[in-house]
Amino acid sequence: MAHSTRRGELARSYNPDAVESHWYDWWDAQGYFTPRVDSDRPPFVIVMPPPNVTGELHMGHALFVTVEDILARWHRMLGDPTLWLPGADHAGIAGQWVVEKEIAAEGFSRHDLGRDLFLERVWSWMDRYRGRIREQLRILGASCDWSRFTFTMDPEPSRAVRTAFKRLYDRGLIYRGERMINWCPRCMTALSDLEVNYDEVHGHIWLLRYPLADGDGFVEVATTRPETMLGDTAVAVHPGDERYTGLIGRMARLPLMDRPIPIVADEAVDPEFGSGAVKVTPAHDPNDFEIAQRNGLPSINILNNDGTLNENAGAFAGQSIQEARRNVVMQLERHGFLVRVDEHVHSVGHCDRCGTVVEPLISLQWFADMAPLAAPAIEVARNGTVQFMPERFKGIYLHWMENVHDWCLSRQLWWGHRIPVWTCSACGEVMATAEETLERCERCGSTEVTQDPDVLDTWFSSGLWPFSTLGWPDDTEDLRYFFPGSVMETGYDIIFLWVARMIFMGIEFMGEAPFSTVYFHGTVRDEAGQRMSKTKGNVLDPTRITADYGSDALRFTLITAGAPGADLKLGMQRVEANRNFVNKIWNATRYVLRAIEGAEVATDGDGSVAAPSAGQTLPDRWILSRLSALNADVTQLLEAFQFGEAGRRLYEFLWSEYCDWYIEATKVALNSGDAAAQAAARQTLAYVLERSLRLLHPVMPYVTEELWQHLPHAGDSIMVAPWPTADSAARDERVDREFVFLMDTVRTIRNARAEAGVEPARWISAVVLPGTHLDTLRESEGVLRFLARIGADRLELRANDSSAPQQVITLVVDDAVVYLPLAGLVDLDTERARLRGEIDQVEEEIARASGLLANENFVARAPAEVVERHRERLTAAQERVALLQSRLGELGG
RNA sequence: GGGUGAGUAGCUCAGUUGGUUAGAGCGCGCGGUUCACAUCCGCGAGGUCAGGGGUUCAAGUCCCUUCUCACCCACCA
Repeated sequence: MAHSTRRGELARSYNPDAVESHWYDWWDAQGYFTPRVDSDRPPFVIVMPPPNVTGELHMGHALFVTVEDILARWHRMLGDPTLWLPGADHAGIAGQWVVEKEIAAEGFSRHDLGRDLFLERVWSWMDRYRGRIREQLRILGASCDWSRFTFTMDPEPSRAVRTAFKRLYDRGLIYRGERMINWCPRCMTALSDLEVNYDEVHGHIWLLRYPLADGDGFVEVATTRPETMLGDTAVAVHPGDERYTGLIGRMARLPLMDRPIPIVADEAVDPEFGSGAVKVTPAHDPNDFEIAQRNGLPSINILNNDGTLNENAGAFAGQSIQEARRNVVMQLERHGFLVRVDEHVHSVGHCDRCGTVVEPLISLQWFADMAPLAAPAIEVARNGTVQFMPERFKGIYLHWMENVHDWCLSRQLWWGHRIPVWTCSACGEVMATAEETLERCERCGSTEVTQDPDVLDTWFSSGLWPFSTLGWPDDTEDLRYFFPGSVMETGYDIIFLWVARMIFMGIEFMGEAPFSTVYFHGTVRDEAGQRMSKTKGNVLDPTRITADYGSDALRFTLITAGAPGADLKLGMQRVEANRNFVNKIWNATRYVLRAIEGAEVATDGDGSVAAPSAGQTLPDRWILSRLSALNADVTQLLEAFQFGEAGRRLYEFLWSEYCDWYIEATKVALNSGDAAAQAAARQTLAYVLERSLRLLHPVMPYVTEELWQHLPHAGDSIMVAPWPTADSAARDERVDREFVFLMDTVRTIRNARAEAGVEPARWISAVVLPGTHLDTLRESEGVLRFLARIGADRLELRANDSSAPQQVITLVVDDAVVYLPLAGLVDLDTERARLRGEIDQVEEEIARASGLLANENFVARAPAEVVERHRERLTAAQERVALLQSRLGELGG
């Protein structure tokens, strides 16, 4: 498909629908998303955080797509072989959960189906949604390499998971043990610490009285969970607590269970809290578990996996925790063991996925030994091998890593990577393997081997993602070339769950961190600052917004609405404003196309619009100078990950400088009879627009491509056009200054016209004493007249010494004076008052500047250029005030 | 209990390394059918940068402190 300059008129306004899908399909078909391996050039690599295959894309996805796509497109234009690797995640518990809900609606449970049938259901669900994720990423414009799309449950990443497990197991870094873990009674699985959310709840604290077994008296203990007393195996006090020294070593009698339990001493008890004595339930409290270990206490598990009480709970067996709590309290009260109940606020853990209250309990699970894995992962953050953006997240990461606990890896689920551990029932050998199945025991050869029924935490495979997607454990070309990656871009909410795991897994298996920079984006919230959630019903669907306003407008909004690492509130009025910006660029292009229609536009050897070489007027030179500054700024901002600032800078340039001033100014040159000026204006219009579109392309891929195709250009697509380099020769401070003078003059006259109530359409006269701006005013007289609406032959440039006319408004711009003879509209008193107001303002400025300059310290210590700037400012202000005052004098003020 | 972020115009937010007179969008007021754009154009009003103290020639920006809000971490019986 050849794409030379597109012909035909552009519509009067931008319609994203007509443009977006066309270009995306074409880019994809052209193969632009797939990088070419070039051993002479280091690649730029981003591995996409794989969206969960559990539902629709939300705004968080739209945000990460925007940021990563900006980086990918920018680097591609820089000429870096750019790989942005997409994927999808099977999402462990969340994945199983959605399918369980689906079959529950049909009246089944997963157990009714059995493991194999259930997994078939999950797979068909996944296949259905996988395509949807792809579709939505495409709508957002994601320029990722679909040929490398990977799903975490695909055979290759699955083999990587088994391999990683086996290697860690063989190194002794994975072990199985009975430990206190978090148990979700609804999901019926163990959870890692990170999958538990603690929420403050208003509950109660019960003060109980346990009688001493060997004599009179009681010991009082406080608890927020009275039902756990059924599993108590001791009472603990602080060894230094004088109130209890006599009790240590004696026995208490556990109420309701009628069980003797020892009173032990342990440092972990806070004598200040409650009664200073603690009931010890080793099986259901992490603290108590440790106390029990130190004191050799037994532990009694009173819970079934579904959260009901088991036979160890005696009469309460079979009851739910809530029922048991009521009944236990009732019984305790009836028998006089309840001292009192107080209101109490404490935090309770809930399952991250289903919200059920999590039960701490002892269970046989697989764990990763974190200490050896964490040490080098701490080092790469400390020594800067991995950079954090914004940097404050480094501290958060380090704090977690330095205090990390062993990681509970096993989940009692069916959906996920099955733990590759097999047990021989003949000889009892336990073996890990990287193979999918194990036929016979490695020790005795028996075929009586069975695989562990559990699956791995979904984040285990996520930790391997930066290299499992590139072919690891095989030594592939992709792995050699694209690893380690460049930037990891993700949300700060998964810094521990994911980022930390990728870092230590990368170091463990690849010998180095899997990326050199990790950039965090914030959470997208609704207009009220609330987290978006389905239950709140405040979710803004990115595809809806895209359909209504276009992907470009949404993308631009997402990056300019916030700052790196900061949450952002998404308001529709902002999206609309940015849709208007897209439309503005669209119409600017319409103007340019009309201007160059039928005329020659010079191109470089490669076919792209050439910079103008002759005949430039002041506005031409000014916009070229501004473009050069823009180019340098945008490049620097992207390098610093300041995407929002880059976007705002482009907005400001295109709308306020290019459209509001430059395009308006070209209307004068284009309507003049000066062929050279016309040619320069056309050339400059096209050149600046074409370069700006390239600078804008990473942020707004669609509209920039569409418009670029209408302009003379080199190459097939803007997405593979080179990133422009700033033409430093075009920078001209004198030109900038003179054009600013021109703008100030226009603004000042417009302001005076508006204040005096001059009809906008009316052409007026002006007399100008040019001060030092004679050349500028001579050259740009036409521009000044056009923009300030001064009639032909009604602008008079006069020598500075001429006396002021009567019945005029006097304006001072820099060292120039403008008289507007507005017969009938000028009131002498009003004019005097206006001049006095001006003088007051300028005098304030003089006071500030001269104050600064009178300060010896300032003059001595501030940089010379700052001092110089203030000197100039003072001089200019003094001139202004002199001019204003003399005029006021003439008016008898 | 520790930690982080935020507090800037009526609203929503920018302001990366301290450097002229603090910006934008929306909203508001006044005025506009000029042949790119009413999804627009022109002009304007509006801020003690949460409070207090400090460092500095210079502070929205750095330090200390207080208040308010949000979030994170922690084995708060």
